[in-house]
Amino acid sequence: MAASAGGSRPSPQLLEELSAFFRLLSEPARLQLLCQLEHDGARDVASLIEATGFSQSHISRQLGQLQRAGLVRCEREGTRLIYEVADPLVAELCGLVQRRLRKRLEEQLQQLQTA
Amino acid sequence: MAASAGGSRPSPQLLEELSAFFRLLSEPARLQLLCQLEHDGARDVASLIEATGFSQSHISRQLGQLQRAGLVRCEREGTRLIYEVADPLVAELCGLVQRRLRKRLEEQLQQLQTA
DNA sequence: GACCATTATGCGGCTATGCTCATACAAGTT
DNA sequence: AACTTGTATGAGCATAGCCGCATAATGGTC
Repeated sequence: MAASAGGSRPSPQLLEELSAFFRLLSEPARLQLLCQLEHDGARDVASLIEATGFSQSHISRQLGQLQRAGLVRCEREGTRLIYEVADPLVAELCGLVQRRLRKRLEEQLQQLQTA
Repeated sequence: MAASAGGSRPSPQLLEELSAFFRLLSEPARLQLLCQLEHDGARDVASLIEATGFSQSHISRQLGQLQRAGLVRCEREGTRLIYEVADPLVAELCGLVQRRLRKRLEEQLQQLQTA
């Protein structure tokens, strides 16, 4: 079972876009920025620099990527930019993956106890 | 609103594991293999080579990564190995992301029509 | 064991990208 | 306009990872 029940095989272009999206989340720095924003709601760049320890240019680049992907948006406040999460999807995905990681570890644990 | 409603900020280690997981999906080749298996149910390596056009060594490496992550499992059949998807999570994630990509394009389209 | 078929792996080239430094750009203040 | 603050960006280095070639390891057959 579950053999021919699989979903449609995505086109090359969709495959490229899907992987590009996941690539955004594949970098700890970007994921950390996203989670920080998710946690704090909205932060200016200075506080992100302080919270993460990354350089200003690095953060600017990463936020730029996230913004172009629509995962983050910003608005000016004086000379500063206030960033915030623009899409709840990332949190949802992280939750799903986290649960899966936990379940997998629990299974491995049981394997050891049983054996 | 939604300011302080964000989830817990993940630990550095969890961040690393999450990003490592997403990195697995960030490579078109791996994602293609996964989708192919998802679509066909279970295939041996030879048919994957034919379906994707990748070299044998490349496919072997990618499947190895996916297997170590528990996304794929295999069983022997003679000298051949039959691979199949071991976790429905990937398909779920791809579905979520795909819907999100589509919605985003629709929004951009409306922006153009309105403006 | 010798031989064949299938899969895994060491090695090396190549590309992509993270990351920093320096610098340009933007917005505000006086 | 000059100056200050805050952000983006070009250039360059270093590293990570894809990918193929050749080869080793594994499993089956005789």
